[in-house]
Amino acid sequence: MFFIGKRYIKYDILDIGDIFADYLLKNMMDKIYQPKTAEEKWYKFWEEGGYFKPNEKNKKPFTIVLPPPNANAPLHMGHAMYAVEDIMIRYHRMLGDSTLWLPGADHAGIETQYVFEKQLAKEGKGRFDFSREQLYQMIWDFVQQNRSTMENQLRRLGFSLDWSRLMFTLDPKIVKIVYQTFKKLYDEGFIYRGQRLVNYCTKCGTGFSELEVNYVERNDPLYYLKYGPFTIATVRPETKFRDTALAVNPKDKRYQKYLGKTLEIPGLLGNIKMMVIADPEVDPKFGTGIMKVTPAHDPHDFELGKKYNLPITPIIDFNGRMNFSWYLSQKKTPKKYKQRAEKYHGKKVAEARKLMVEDLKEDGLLLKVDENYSHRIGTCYKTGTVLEPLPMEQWFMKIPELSKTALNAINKGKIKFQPQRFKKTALDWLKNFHDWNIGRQIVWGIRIPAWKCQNCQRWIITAGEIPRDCPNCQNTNLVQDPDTFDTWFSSGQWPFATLKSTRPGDFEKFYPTSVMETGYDILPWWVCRMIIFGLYVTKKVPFSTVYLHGIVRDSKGQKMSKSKGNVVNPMELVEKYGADALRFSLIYGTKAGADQNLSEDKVRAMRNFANKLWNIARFIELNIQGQKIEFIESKKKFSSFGKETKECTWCYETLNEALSMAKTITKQMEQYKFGQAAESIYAYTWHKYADLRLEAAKKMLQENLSDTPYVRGTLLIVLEKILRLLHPFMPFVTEEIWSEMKQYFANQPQNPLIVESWPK
RNA sequence: GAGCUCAUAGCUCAGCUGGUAGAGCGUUUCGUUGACAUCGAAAAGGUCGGAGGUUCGAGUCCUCCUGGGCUCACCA
Repeated sequence: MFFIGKRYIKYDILDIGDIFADYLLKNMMDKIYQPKTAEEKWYKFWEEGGYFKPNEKNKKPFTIVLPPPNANAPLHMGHAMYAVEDIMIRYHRMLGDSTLWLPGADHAGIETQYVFEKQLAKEGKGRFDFSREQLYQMIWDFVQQNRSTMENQLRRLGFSLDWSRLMFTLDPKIVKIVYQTFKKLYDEGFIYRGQRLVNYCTKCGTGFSELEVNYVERNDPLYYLKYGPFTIATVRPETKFRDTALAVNPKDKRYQKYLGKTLEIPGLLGNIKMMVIADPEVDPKFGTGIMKVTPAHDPHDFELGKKYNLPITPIIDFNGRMNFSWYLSQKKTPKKYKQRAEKYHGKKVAEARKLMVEDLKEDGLLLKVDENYSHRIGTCYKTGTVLEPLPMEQWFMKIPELSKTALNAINKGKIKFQPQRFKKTALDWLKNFHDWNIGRQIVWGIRIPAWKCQNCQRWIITAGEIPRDCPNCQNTNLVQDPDTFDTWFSSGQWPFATLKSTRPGDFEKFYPTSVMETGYDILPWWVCRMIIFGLYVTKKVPFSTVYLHGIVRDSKGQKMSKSKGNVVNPMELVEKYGADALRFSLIYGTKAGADQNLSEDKVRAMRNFANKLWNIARFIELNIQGQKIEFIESKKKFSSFGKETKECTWCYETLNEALSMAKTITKQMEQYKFGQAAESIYAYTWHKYADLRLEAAKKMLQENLSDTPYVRGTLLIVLEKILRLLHPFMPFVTEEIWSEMKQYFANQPQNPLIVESWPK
């Protein structure tokens, strides 16, 4: 019997003789741990036994919603980092919380359609070879395949996800909630139609996302033009007819006298009136320090135009042709200019540019041409056509007012960040979060529930139902917006959308969730939006802690990418070394928010650790020799016993060491220092328990003194502690050893380790 | 240009609220007939990027510098 602090530990040795010895001979543990068979067996056991489901008897919830992996590709190493979540989940399950880890998959709109179209391209086909419905169905099938691969991979990593609550962003229930949110936002005035520049391919007839833009370095002539009293440089003289302003840096002394004035600038079609505005974003050192502003055809100018309320006046149409109708419809235009306008009208951009350059020369407005100007230009990844930034009508969500509540919640500490520095990042993003363009010109996604009345041109917004007629004019000719929601619009609602859809009562019990754990790279895109949506729809923060992990790079510190060919498939490492080893190597010695380089050496080292643990258990098994250990551990005080009652100093010290280790690790778990906790348990198990304690025990057992039963008992009890402490990190090997060892406990509950209690 | 971040043993990285440095891999030497060679024992190897400052005391806090990385914006 031992006193350690306020607790006392007592154990007796029961000799059960020959029966057990026989059993032992037949069932000796293998010399080397075989992860593959054990992992398959235990995952099946846990899943089929319902151990991943929250325990209904327990009241205190602990919830994590898995960041839904994109359903367009197998898992990559970043997904294996979700091991952090499994560690938290298993830890809390052992603490006795009602623990839910909710799995899901994201349809990942643009990205998935992009990946799919790349595949189509290999077969020589493209998105325009199919109808909207066909394309959608094809992507759907493609995604279903990927989903099942991905879900099985999550299983192989040992993630204790409650598969009975699996969700997909395109599940009808989720879609319905997304629609309801959109309707609510619209009704409350947070949704409006606005113009936005879209990278438009005039050949394909569609807009492209940033992802799809193929930037190429190209040489184009840079034209220096006489521009009233100034000189400006441009590669796109064809757009200057619709320049609306000139911008200079407010500190630029050269142009102070023009600020705020409206100048008459002679151009190819006569004088253009133009205001001179000051904007700090203009670089006075670039070129002449003057920038012409063409809001309709340049993304940067477009932003400036919005900032200063400049008119957006396109001169290029969606067919990529010049459109001068605005000029031709004017009366009283000089004949010369009118002829010019007629000449340009309807011409393609490149052709029109040539004509204009000639006319500029004629008018003496062309000062010089720099033929060696190199710049980056966006082209269509499919046809190579130069993309035109063109203004299109889009749905926008008003952000500033909504992000204020998010800022408040964070400032009040309702959401905490691990590591803390990301609090500042989140606040900065929320402060600068402009209105959000929530529509995308793709078919793969949730189609926006907006219909335009072809008679009165008004929009009708519903929560998903197809409207019969226009409430305004009763016309029945309604056309639905072809656009779909930005992926983040649906995934931003993920925490409450899922819990409201899984089963009745889930939302009430598990929302707000406990921790949101994800890569820091999607903090602004996803985490901030979830906070905004969560507060808007549920009036509660969606999670109370945000834990952000770093990016997993290759062994040389390079980002893994397919083009570099340095992608390490997590499943290959699982196959080779076991899921436990991979998980542990991703956690061991790392910290939140820091990138890490993953080397196979490290995974191998952790595989060795699992094997070491296995052999510790094997050693103990060999030495127990047909005995059962009965032990009672209690926190009760027994005042009549003093420290002097300890029979065996070695036993006392060994136990004491183990208990203080458990305390250290518990503390580290509570502080989200999983990397340190992993190091602690590794160092303790191998270099203290095995190298020192076990080696000493080996000698004591050989000498066979009167203490030996207690030595055996101590070894077993400490192993039992280690298994519990290590289980969240290495669930498979610990469960396997547990199943081997628990037979030696005479009075131990026969639960699988996954639902055993955490040692304190 | 702005924000963040890193610089610790040959390599990859830990090091919590400040008290004279740790792990894995690698290297060297020795060791194996019953827990484990996916092992054990031992060793070599660091003025903790540089310069100041706060302190009795700094890898750990502050300032500046140097050199990487990431994110965002932008390149008219």
